[in-house]
Amino acid sequence: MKLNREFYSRNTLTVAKELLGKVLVHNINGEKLKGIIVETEAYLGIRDKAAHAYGGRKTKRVEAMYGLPGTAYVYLIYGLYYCFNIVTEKEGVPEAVLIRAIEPIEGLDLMAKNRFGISYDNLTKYQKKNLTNGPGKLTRALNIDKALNMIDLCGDRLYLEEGDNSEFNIVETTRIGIDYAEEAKDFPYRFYIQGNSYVSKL
DNA sequence: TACGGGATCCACT
DNA sequence: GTGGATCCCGTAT
Repeated sequence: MKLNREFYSRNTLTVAKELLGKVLVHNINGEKLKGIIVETEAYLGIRDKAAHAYGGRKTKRVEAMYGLPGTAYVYLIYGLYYCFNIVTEKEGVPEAVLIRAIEPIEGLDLMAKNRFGISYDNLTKYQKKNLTNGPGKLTRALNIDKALNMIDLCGDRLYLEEGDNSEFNIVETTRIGIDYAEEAKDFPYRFYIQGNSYVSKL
């Protein structure tokens, strides 16, 4: 079952936690790439120095963050990689959840080709483990780029669906790669599924 | 297994 | 002109 607008239209930290265990789906002309979300980070807009919309910045890049809950915010990082975020809260409130890692479950061959140019069976053990265990890696594997920025996740191209509801423990810790963010770098806004081998960093 | 540096681009100042 | 919500590879243990 597809997650609806109500799901995204809530407190950002709540959504970040509840996204764990849900399934991210990219439908490419009928071929579906799917992965279970195992790691997320919340970015609390105006009050969060680590967020692109800190202090109410409203530039062209961050425009998606001000859109409807359930909008995709995709941006280029370090000139090479894309990061995929899900906009939360009410329209006009620039908060979002960064998807940091997924566990691949469908379309593995295409993911392997997108990442390494070879079929899944030919991947080394190391490459399998590193298929989608980081924000830049999962966007490359799922073929998510800036063409999908601003897309509505309540549509049929890129969306989230319910997982299998299996039990797991959530680990709460600090975010990664935001040393410049002063006091905000210590906020416990990163969440991951305890014991999952696709988490990017323990 | 752990660290250090290079790759490479565009939004922002 | 600057630098980043990252990844990969080489080097060293």
